[in-house]
Parts: sequence; C-alpha cells; structure tokens
Amino acid sequence: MRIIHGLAMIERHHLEILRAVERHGSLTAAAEQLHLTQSALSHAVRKLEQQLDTPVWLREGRQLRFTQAGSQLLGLANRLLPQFEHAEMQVRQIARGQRGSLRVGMECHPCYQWLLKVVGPYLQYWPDVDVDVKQEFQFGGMGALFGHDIDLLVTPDPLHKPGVCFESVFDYEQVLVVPEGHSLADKAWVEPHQLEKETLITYPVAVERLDIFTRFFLPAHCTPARHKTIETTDIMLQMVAAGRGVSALPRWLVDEYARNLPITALKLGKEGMPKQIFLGFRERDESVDYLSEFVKLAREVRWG
Amino acid sequence: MRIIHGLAMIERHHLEILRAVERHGSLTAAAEQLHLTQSALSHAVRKLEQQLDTPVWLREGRQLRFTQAGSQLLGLANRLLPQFEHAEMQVRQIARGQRGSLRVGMECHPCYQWLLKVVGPYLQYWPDVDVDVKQEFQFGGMGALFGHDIDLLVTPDPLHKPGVCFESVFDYEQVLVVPEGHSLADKAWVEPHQLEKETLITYPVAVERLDIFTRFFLPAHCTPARHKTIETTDIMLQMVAAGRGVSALPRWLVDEYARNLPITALKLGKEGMPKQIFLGFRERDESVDYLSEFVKLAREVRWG
DNA sequence: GCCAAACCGTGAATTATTCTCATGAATAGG
DNA sequence: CCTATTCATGAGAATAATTCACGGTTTGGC
Repeated sequence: MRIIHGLAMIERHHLEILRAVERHGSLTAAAEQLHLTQSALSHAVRKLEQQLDTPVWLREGRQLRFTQAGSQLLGLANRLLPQFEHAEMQVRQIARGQRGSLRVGMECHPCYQWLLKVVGPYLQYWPDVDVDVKQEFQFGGMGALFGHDIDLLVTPDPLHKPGVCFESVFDYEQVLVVPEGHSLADKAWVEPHQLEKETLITYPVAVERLDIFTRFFLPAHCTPARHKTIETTDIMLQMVAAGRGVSALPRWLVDEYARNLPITALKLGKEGMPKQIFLGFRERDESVDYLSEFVKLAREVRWG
Repeated sequence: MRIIHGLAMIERHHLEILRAVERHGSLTAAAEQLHLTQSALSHAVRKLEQQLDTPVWLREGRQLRFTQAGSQLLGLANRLLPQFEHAEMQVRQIARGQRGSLRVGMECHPCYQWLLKVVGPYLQYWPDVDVDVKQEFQFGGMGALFGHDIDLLVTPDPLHKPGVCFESVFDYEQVLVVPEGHSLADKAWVEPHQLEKETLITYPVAVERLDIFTRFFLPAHCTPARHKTIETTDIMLQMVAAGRGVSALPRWLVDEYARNLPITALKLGKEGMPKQIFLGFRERDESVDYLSEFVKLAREVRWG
C-alpha cells in the first residue's frame, strides 16, 4: 500500500517483528523465528523508525533496550496480534462452515414452541454457531429470506420460488381445545356448525393465515360467534380452561399443557386437520454445513 | 513479508479497504478515499479471499454484500484500526517530546462536573498532555479500559479485577433536591415514605445504577409515584425549581446551582448518603507519570 | 590483552509484491 | 435500448521487501 499522506505506517509485520524481538531477545533470533534474515528485520525497523521519526530501541552494547515509543508499540503488538490471529482462525472456521450465525425466522406462533426443542440439541452439536430468532418481517418471511435478513424460515406454508428450498420437517395434527366438561368434550370430533355459538381464541394474525378459518369454517360457510385474539399460548389456554372460549392448536402442544390444565383436544372434522412445518432456506446455502445440519437435526427430533 | 507457513494473511491495509468499502458503499469510492485505483483494491481483496479461502463479499448486481466472514473482518477493522491510529498519534507525540494523550472515560453523569474542576489545573501542570473525555462505552467502562479505548475511568462503582487499580479520589454526599417552599424543604432529612407521592427525576440510566433506588427506596420497600428521566443537569434542576419533581444529586453540585435557582438540599435518611468517586486505570500504566499525576492531583483538589 | 564469536547496520543486487492502465462484462436507470 | 457506473482481469510498470556480502562493535574466554 503506497501511502500518500504519510499517515498509515505501522503495519502488522512491524508488530510481528517487535514482538519476536522482545520474546527472543535479539534481532537475529527473531529473524530465525520469522523465517527471515536479520538484515530484513533491520531494514524494516529502520524504515519504520524513519517514518515515525523516533527510534524504537537503543543499542546498548549488544543488547537492545526499547525506547518509550518502542514500548508503546510493543504494547500495541501484544494487544493486536492475538486479535489478528484469532480472527484468522474464526474466518477459517466460517469458510469451512463450522462457525457462523444462523438467523431463524418464524411465521407461525406455535412454531416457536417446536423450534425451542430443536435449538437446544443443535447448540450442543454446534457450539460455535449463534442462533438468532426473528419474528417480524416487513416483507414477509420469503422477503426476509431473499433479503438476507434471515437464513432459515420456519413456516407452515411453503411458497416455492426459484432460489429457495423447502423441506418438511414435522407432521402434526391441528386440534380444537375445549375445557373439560364442555358439551363437546366427549365427542370424537367436531364439525364447524357445532361451534356457531362459541368464542374462538386465536393468535393475533390475519384471518387468511388461520387454517381454522380457511380449512374449517369457511368451506362450511359458517363462523364462530365471537373471535378474540391473544398473544401468548399460556394465557390462551388459561382462557380456554376457564370456559371463556375454544382454540385451535397443535395436538402436541395441547398434550403438554393438558397435564396441568383441565382441557381436552378434539379432532377438527372427522378426518382431523393434518399440518406440517417446513424449513426454507436459500439454495446457495445448501452447502453450508451448519445450516443443512440444522435441517437434518430438525427432521430427526421426535416427540414422545 | 514473505510468509512461509501461510498463516499471517490479514494485513492492516486489508482492514483499511474493508472499512472504506463499508463506509463509502463501493470499491470505486473506497479507492478514491484511499488514493488508490479501484483495480488495486480489487486485486488486494481477491488475494485475501484466496488466502482465506472464502469470499469477503458477494456481488449482487452492482452492490456488494458482506459475507459472514467479511462481517467478521469488518468488526476486526473497526476494533483494530482506531488502535493503530491512536498508537501512531501517541508515538509521534512522544517523538516530538510531548507526553501523549489521556483518554478519560466517565460512568456517572455528575462526575463530569467534578472532572471539569480537575482537568483545568491538570492542563496547567502538563501542558503537553492532551485530555480527551469519552462517555459512551459499548462494553462498559471496564471494557473500554481493557480494550485501550480509554486510559482512565471515572466511576462511583469500582469493579475490582486483576489488571486494574482503583483509587478513591473524592468523598461527597448525595442529597435530595427539592424546590424552595416545598413541604419538606425545612426538614433536616427525608425518609423514603415521605416521597411516595413525588415525581423523581434522574438521569436516563438503568435503575440498578441509581443509588437513590438501590440504597434508599428499595430497602424501605417503597418507590416514588412517578419516575422521569432527563439528560442534562441544568434542565433537571430547572424542573425541580419549577416544582415538577425532586431529584438526587451530589451536595456540592446542588450548592453551586442553589445560588441561582430556588432549590434546597436535604439529607437522604437521617445519616445521609455518603458516596465516593473512584479513578480506575490499568496496573501496567501505574508507572506512566502523567497518568499517576492525574490521580494524585484529583485526590488533592478540594472544595470550598 | 587479544581473538573468536555473536551482534547489528548498510548498500547493492535481486526477488516479490503492489499498483496502474487498458479493457471487458454485468447491471441499473433513463 | 442505450449509457453511465461498477467490478474483474491480465499485462506490464513501479515499488517495496528480502538477501547477500561485508564492516563495525561488543563480549567473554584464554
């Protein structure tokens, strides 16, 4: 790098020289360790001294004693060189796909509960990967994926487009949750019209994204009497248990809560409502180890 | 520097390029700022990428987007380059027979007022030392000290760790400020429950760092009715004088303002609330005379 | 006290690296 | 569709780094 204004002068290799001289006590020994000649080091230091306009060390007999300026530079060397070395190691790990950050985007509320079960084991296997979960996307999950705001999208609605892959990683059944003792609680399944006088509780998202409407109520041309929205699963199920309404959630999620709350799950329609969770990622990232391993691990996680 | 084992690869000028590209958005613009051609930068980056075995950025149309490896290097650049630059400045000053610069970090708002009183006399005694005050720290004051972003930390909360020394330099009393004519104004001291209907005005920092909470309200299990935050001491005391709330500040600070504003200071609790200001510095710098002299001078400054 | 060994410094020659120039390919915007 | 802008590339010129060869000093042993 040719310097015009004489500003940048201290280079990494100057610091390497200073450190080696301190460690080995002489230019000659430092030169050997750096696989260079003593002359090369001498020239390099002399040039640095000219640019800094101050000696870095003083010859005392055949010893070198660092000047105040030299000590400063030595301190700089001992602080900065390890950082260079550490960064080189990290970048090499990134290059090999062993390290990085995985930004996961979520498009469905209960997906979050599922994700938590995958993230735990994943962090064990990939201690050098940071996982970051995001939930709000200005241009939707696909937009976030294309815009590189996230690397992985968790969604129940794969939207196939060139450049992205979707993999199905989890099959489950969406069920209706009712309080124990509800008039429907002992039925095997429920039909839309049976809910015409009920209050339905959902997460606060657009109706088009709620399968309970698009796949259950609307095809039967009926709706529930009231529709309330609640942010959190816990409160939602507390409300259901208290008889304030019914809700549609994954069966595995309901089963977990049913241990502590008086609630029951019912099939939605005679055949039930099967659903899947998909993971989407950019095709270009297919070869990134820590990403494809996440997808693989996600597929393997099973539920007892 | 000819490298044998292919290890040292990231050079300062690579970091300069990365930083310039981030700042100016394009290779061409970066080249101009560095007084080089676009071609030179392109070659340099390409070589770095070959050595690291990973791209630093990806061309997307005519935009460059940093890869994870690139972002890592960018972080390195932003951390290391300022240190190179500071070291160069400092060495040049040493070369000119000057002493360098003392970078002082502040962790408490009113400390600033105190510091101003010390800096004046200090600059008289050490005409060739520059004093620079910094107030924002990404990793806290201690982080800044260890990271060599500052040389001296002014704080009311010394956090003893190996490698740093703290010295107590100033004892003072924290008092409650109320407007003249306030119902408490003629009391000798105030108890927490007497403030239960008041508005408390503080600097905008975390509650855990406010002694008025940790040492006054919380032990008595009560809180003020409202809590407002204000950046500047002047406005804060204007608000108090106008009857909009009460505040807790050092007595010496209140006394100064009380000459011009209708405000009064009260002891916090019967015994008052004693506080101290500490100066922290790296142990290795203990022998730096212009630094230890600052600490000594700070201890000697008295208040009339 | 003297000599050999171990240092560091210097100039010239050599080798390696960096930079520029000229050019091509891709892309966004008019 | 054309133009202006941007990055990439190869070749050659310019610059910088390194070695070689040698000279001067210091140190310690004999």
